[in-house]
Amino acid sequence: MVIEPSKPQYIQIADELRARIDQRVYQAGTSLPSEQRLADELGVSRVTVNKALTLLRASGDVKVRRGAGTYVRSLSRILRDAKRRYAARDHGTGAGEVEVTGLNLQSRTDYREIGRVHPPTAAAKVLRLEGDKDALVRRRVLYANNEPTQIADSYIPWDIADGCDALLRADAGKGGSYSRLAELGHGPVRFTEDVNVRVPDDAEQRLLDIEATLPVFEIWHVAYDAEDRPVELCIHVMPGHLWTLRYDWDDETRSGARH
Amino acid sequence: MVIEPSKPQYIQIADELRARIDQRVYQAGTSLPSEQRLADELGVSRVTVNKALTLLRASGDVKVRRGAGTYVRSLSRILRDAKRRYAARDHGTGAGEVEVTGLNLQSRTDYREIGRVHPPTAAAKVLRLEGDKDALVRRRVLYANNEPTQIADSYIPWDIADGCDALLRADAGKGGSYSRLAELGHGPVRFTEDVNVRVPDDAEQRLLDIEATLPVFEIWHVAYDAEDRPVELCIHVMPGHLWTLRYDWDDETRSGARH
DNA sequence: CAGTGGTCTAGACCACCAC
DNA sequence: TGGTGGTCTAGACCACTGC
Repeated sequence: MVIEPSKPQYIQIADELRARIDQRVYQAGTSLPSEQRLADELGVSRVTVNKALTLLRASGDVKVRRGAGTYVRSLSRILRDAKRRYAARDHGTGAGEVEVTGLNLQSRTDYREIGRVHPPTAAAKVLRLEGDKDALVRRRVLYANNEPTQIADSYIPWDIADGCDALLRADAGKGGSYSRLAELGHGPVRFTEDVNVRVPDDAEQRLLDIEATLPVFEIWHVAYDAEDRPVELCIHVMPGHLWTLRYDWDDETRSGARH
Repeated sequence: MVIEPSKPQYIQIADELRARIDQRVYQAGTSLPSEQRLADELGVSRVTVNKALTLLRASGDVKVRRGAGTYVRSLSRILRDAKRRYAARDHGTGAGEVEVTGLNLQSRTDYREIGRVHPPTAAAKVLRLEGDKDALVRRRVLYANNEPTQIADSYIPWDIADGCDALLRADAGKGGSYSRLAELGHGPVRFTEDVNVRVPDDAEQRLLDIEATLPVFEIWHVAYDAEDRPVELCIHVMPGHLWTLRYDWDDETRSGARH
């Protein structure tokens, strides 16, 4: 590796390490040499190596196991096709596990909380909950091969969910919660999603087992019923390096469009 | 500010600085105290303050002007509504400047390159260009109030674009390039977008005036004509903290769907 | 217990900015 | 020319891992 003075050393080192990962010098799932070894090999201080690794961690290329070493991630992104995932609900489980099981990965869902809550202001606004109206919340974390892939917190206006026991159970039954909403006369017919990127907060870092600099998608998924009333808001928080989001739509310029 | 031993100091400092920004102690557009001043005030070394600021930079809360100081960003996200931006093309300019002009921001587009090229492999694959077929490329950078907001590189199969002079000019004429494609018999009727997040490479950092740790959206927007042939691929690279992406669609489970 | 990464420091030199 | 952030170092102590 040639060190040129124009670029910061830690960036050159990051580039070099990325190249070695691409060339399988360091293979997926295995550990890199320790920071001290790399520092000795490259003739820099350990702090500089650490700073280079900070970049690789922010891009999701490596992951640190504390006390054990720095490991190469095996990162193949999961495709999340917005239309298909909800269309697939008639085939079995809810939308939550569609992508993962399709990739022959082992899927698991942990329910953190199911119950009646006073929703956050922004969520209440989206659901058009006036005053102090409550919502049913379903908080869960989804895993693929025991790696957390997303947090999904779902809110349903309480006056809609009220009386439907299935929605209070982890397994909401065949077709998932949307099928229950349909039975309650509020079947979703239209969806919107707002997508943002940001850094995770403390709780998200813990739940998703990621670091502060690894960006996450935050998706606000809203389902509307035939009367155009919002009947569910699901907030997804997903490590950005794990996912590709796909959307598709037809041109509405020529036909009569809603807008 | 209380320092508790359990959390790293640089994280506590980052939290404190974020709080001060939220409370307008440091106002948008103004500079923070220098790293040395903050270090003295908080009783830590300058390196520790610098590390805290690294976090604020990665989340887009502050921006460094080298030699001058660290400034609070005035960050209000721009809404990019996928359907509307393309539907709006009949009203005037192309889709590129829809969101920005709608916010009363001054919009500007710099064309970096317009010409015939051999497209990158992945782009050629999306456009189904066999062998060594060329494409027309239109590379541009868009600005709002002189701040770069996105890179947009558009590829059109050369055999479609061939002979249309307007597509070789910066101003592709009324309705933008999609109207030209329509005149050529390849008007787009369907779109797909694949959305990824990643860290920017060197060139993107320069063009967008952002740092290595600030994540970007990469959107592959593909337009299909009535025969379902891909007629344009536009690759957008956009600083993640500047944008909210919006998509909406109708449920297709009950009606006869394409899928 | 040895090895790993996490953090922090004091001091240093540099390029860049504004005056 | 003085102040700013960018970078780098050597050394230190810590918590955690795995043997």
